[in-house]
Amino acid sequence: MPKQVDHEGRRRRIADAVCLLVDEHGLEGVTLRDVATRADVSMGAVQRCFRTKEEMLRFALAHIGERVTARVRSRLAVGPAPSAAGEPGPAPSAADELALVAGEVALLREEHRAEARIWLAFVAGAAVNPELARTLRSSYAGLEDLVARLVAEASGGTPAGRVEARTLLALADGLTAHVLIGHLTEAEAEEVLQAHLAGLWGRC
Amino acid sequence: MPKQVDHEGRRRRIADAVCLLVDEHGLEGVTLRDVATRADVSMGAVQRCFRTKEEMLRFALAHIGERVTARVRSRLAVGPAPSAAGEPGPAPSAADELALVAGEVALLREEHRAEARIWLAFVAGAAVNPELARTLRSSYAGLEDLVARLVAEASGGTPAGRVEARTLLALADGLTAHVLIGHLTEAEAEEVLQAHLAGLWGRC
DNA sequence: CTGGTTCCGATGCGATTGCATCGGAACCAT
DNA sequence: ATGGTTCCGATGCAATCGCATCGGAACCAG
Repeated sequence: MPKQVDHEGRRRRIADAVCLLVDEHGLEGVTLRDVATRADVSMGAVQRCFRTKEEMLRFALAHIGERVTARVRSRLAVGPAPSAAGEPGPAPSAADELALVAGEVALLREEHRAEARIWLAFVAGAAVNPELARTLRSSYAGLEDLVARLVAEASGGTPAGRVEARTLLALADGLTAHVLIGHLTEAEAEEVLQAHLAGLWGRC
Repeated sequence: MPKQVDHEGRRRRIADAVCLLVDEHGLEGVTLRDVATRADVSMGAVQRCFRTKEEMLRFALAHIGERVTARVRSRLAVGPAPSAAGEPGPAPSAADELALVAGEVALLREEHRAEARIWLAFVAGAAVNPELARTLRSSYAGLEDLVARLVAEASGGTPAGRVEARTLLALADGLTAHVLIGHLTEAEAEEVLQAHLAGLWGRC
């Protein structure tokens, strides 16, 4: 066997570099040369990992999509972090879990600002690029299923909570965008989100 | 006086060409040459109207922002179009007006798909370009004020309805994006929006 | 050590980009 | 007509782009 390298690992590293650049200058600010520099590899290596720039962007989108989804799920598995050690209730209520997930899907906090910018850039790109749209849809489908399940749990036994899940997801994305362009502050967006969730319980 | 031309008119024409290109290929698909071709003027004319490409994009954003805002306002002034000639109630209720405006702000219908793509592209651009963000914010401020006023009217006498207006605006933008990338169909998004509005009345 | 295979850094290429430049067309007061 | 302005189409230019190419380094079975 001849020389071998960790292709998958390298692809992820390059994807991280792509995300960095997208965060800074948007999708149009991504060039093969800059990616290679940020990933600390040569252009040749990048070209070997991805046959075309399009393919690289698609991989990067799937990459960050998985990252966000995984974080949401893990947050859910761990349970309400802000609650103290002692368990006041019988178990974390589905309502609490939903609020937690919603707060995680909406990338409002400063620490997730970069991820939010990357996400928004890819969403806009997907609007004019069917391939990116395909990749993006699968991430959204996963998130919607997750949220819908939580809504169903939280609201007793209503059918499925599809509409509520879609409302929550769209609201989260809209708020994220509005924070990014400075129309809302992080606190204002948080307030809107919490108010919506409160209204959701009031109706079930 | 030497030769004179309708500068403002030409700028608008160029802005329309920019919007056409943004709709087709996103912000990165806008080149001075293509703009000149689509606007049926020479590159020199474009360069005379706008000192730089940035300035041209900014103007185009303000242009379409005014177009959307104006349409929402005019729709409001005319009153509920779908209602028949005979006036059943005393006057179009604020609730009806709000539903109308919401349906107009969320660019869901096929006929507004292009405007939606353009809007989304600029929102994403504004996330990495402070100047575009400034321009975009003024449009959002106007829309939010309009919606907030309607919400306040519709809900009797609650303070101002800021939170509800922001919720509605963010939800509309999120739904628009989700339709554009094909995660939701136009009908599904419409359903979500109507359900949200229904819930809004139930709580006032 | 050697041969065969995989990998990649460097370089080149054609196309395209935003912008600067400038000679002359277009226009109007005189 | 004519002179003085304003305007713009054509062209040039340096920079940058994605991608193709290729000689040699890196590596392992034999």
